[in-house]
Amino acid sequence: MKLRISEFAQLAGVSAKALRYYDEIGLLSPAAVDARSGYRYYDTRQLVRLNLIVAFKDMGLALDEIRPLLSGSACAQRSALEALRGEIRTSIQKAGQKLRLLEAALAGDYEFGAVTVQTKRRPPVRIASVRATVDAYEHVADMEKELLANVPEDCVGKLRGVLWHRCADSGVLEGEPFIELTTRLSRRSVFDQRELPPATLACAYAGNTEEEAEHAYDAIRQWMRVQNVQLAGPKRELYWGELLEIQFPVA
Amino acid sequence: MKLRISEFAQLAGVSAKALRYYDEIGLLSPAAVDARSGYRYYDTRQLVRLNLIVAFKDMGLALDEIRPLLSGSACAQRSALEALRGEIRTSIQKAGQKLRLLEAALAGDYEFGAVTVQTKRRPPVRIASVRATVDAYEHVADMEKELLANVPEDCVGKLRGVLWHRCADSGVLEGEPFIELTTRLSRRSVFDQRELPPATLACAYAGNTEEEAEHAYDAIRQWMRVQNVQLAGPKRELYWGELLEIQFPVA
DNA sequence: TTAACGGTCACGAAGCGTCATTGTTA
DNA sequence: CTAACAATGACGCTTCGTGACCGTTA
Repeated sequence: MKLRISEFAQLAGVSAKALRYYDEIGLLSPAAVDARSGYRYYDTRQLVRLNLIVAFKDMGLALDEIRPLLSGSACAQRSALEALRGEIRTSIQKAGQKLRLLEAALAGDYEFGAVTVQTKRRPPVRIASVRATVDAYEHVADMEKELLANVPEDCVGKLRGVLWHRCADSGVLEGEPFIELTTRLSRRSVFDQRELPPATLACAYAGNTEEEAEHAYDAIRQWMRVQNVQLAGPKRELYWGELLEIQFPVA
Repeated sequence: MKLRISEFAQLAGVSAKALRYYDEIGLLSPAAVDARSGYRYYDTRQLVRLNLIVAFKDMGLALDEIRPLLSGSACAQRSALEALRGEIRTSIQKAGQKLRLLEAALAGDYEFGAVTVQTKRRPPVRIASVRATVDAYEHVADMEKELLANVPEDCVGKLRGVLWHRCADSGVLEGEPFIELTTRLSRRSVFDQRELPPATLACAYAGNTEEEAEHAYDAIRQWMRVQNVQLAGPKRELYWGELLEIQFPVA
């Protein structure tokens, strides 16, 4: 039974434009085309194919992926659908993660700007550093100054900060101020030369007040709880001028 | 602290292209632009804003939706995120539905072509019909012929089929063959004139063998179980030449 | 003749990725 | 001087929706 394009479209529940597009990309060609007028005529039996196309599309397949399936064996279709099932499952997982993150963010009552946490991958960086156990934060500042004074200016990069091997809540304060080196220095000095290992880091930002830094720390800890990841190495504090970036290496 | 575009991009974990795009759409402009070279220079403090942008984007917001949020109050941000939470929840629901459908399709062992079920919305249609309780399918075919013979040819549309008010599994077979009318007929005859009510229909196709029709019926029933919807009216069988379309009205 | 359809362009959308070409910086 | 980096601009991707403009059919 022959139908014009919009009749056929209505029956199948798609638009005539979509049908023209399917024709154009060779997914579903009309049963007949009037040579003079160019009118497309469809056969009702094509509803089966179109229905299958729409079903596959609704399940999340791209049109390009559907084409080979239509001519493929039932077995090929089955395995494609199984793959799709896997994708949908993981997408549900990820959406669940996002949801938990969102709920965690809504549960907190800080400014969102300070509280947003992100993961980043960081390459290894050559650094100069001094590591020591101290009993007050101010000592760390002194160590930083000493470090800066001992490294030739033309060798320092933009990265600088502190690695915290142990922090106040463990009863001991062990820090390691560092600055990036752009060239290898041969002579030994008061500082060590080593590589900051590559890592995946959960990061948040803070201004230069204690309070903001505390909020950022809280935010990252909460994020790690929600994501269920573990700390994997010394925490990092990076100085970006006025801005403090706090990074927790995670597994 | 000033950074060039790719340094800034690396720090934030986005691409330089993305930054240029954000500049272009006014989402994040560099702190300074060299008037002569056009070079963009970013300030590390802008990491906070960029981080927030990325976080919102990762949560599924469009860039256009993010812009007003950045300058909005914490309260506005909160309510936007709550709305987003709702969307994510429903998207998870829908993905779960799709998953169950997919699994149902995989569990069956028919050809997918015959087994795919779709819902469609159908407008009301004026029909001529005869309704009767019969004890064999063949009688329905007779009724159809009689109906066709009694309606003037120039008034019939393309739609024709049977409404099943009760079918074999209820012990009684009550059918109502019908054909679409394109014009209102004044004279009364052996047939009734009425409107097929508008409906939402779960549909599948079959060839003209009993077996295929049975498969299609099974597929729709399975679909309704998975979707957890109820039958809402007489089932419809539509004749499209060689093709049989089976429709279950659903709530 | 008119109204309802059909045809073919062409543009738009979201968020950049990917060249190609040319200028800048260290 | 050269290598790395930056800028602009154009096109691409995906799946059609939305006209514009013009021919066909009943």
